[in-house]
Amino acid sequence: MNKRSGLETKKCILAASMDVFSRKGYTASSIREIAKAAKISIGTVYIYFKNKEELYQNLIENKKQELTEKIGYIFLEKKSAREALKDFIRIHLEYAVKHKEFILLHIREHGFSFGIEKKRAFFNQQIEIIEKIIKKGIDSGEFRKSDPGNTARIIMGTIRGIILTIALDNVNVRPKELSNFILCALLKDKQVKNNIP
Amino acid sequence: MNKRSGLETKKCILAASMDVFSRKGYTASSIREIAKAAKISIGTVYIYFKNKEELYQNLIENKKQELTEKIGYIFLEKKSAREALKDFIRIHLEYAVKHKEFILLHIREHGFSFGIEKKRAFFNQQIEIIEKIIKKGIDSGEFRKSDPGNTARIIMGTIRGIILTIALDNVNVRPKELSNFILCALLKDKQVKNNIP
DNA sequence: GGTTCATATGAACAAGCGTTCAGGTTTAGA
DNA sequence: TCTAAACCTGAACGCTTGTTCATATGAACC
Repeated sequence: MNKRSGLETKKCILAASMDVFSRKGYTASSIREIAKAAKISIGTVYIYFKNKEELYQNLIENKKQELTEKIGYIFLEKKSAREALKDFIRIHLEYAVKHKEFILLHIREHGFSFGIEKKRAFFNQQIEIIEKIIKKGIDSGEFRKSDPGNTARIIMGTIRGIILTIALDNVNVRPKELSNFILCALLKDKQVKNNIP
Repeated sequence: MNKRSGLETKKCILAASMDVFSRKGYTASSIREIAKAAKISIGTVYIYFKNKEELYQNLIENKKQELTEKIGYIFLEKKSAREALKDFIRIHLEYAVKHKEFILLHIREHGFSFGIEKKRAFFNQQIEIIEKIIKKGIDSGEFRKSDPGNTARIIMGTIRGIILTIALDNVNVRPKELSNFILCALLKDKQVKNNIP
């Protein structure tokens, strides 16, 4: 037995379970494997987490908070709609690249019995942010007229799809490429550099 | 025991397993539950399928063939790049609406140990089709200049994201809305109706 | 030394899993 | 009515799972 501080062990378990969960998905991951990856015994996991579900929820909640906070800053600074949308896309994509594991964990168990409502709420919250940006852009004359709700839904869908591509296929899509593409569709005039990299 | 023809029973098992697999994912689905849903006994499943994995593979392969065939027709008819892309998007979205279960089945176990290479190949094949359409559009002067590969990847990512939204959140995105949005980004002039529904 | 307490262990348990197979039931033709 | 083939059954097997708990260990105090 290699004795550590409680906090250290807890972090170890969280890191190990992120690794195992995102490689195998929730159901196919066993506490035994997580314990092995964290180099502790099975029983120790249950000292720090009530059960498998609580461990999983803990993981999801921790990481989501990070992203939500970053997105929140977009509205603290006064920017053009165009810049705000660029930032929004950049933050989401950078986050996806940095936390591929977490994205995989989400995808693999989306639709799973627990946590799904929270995930949906987060998604809708993001759509609302985009909707606000689009409304602002239309009002200021930057963006062409459209139904902000529909357009926001499509843009968030697009971001989700690209994030999926990044996480699953390990392809790197630069935020700028995606921004350019989306801005081409939104801007009144073609004030955007060509998509050529 | 309600005796049926062998073929009928096999179809029953396939339908039931599609239901269970797409609701629960591969690992969390049990043969017992599939058998129950098909109203047969456990043993009968093993008469028609060697094991759980073969049953899953069978499901995937059957449905994918359908979609691939439909997409193939796009190039048999001579159309403008614009019309071809519209059709491409429409077919994918209609397919997603009609086969939500199948999409869920894919997503839930994407990254799973088996079948993943086939899925990736299909995705890349779709990207190539879009790339061809875009090249054609640029050559004919319909589309603005861009890097066809990058743009195709973004468009396919977009479609994937919207399909995800349709399947997971039960939201209906009309193909026309998505086509309009994407065409806005591609067309040289703004020859597209506003995104207003 | 002894005591205390947070930390860690892993055998044990019940439940569920995929899979098998000896045996049952139904259908169809003679 | 009998027979053969086709079809179906579910108890049983070996294995893995999440979870528990009596026990052991290490460090920090007196």
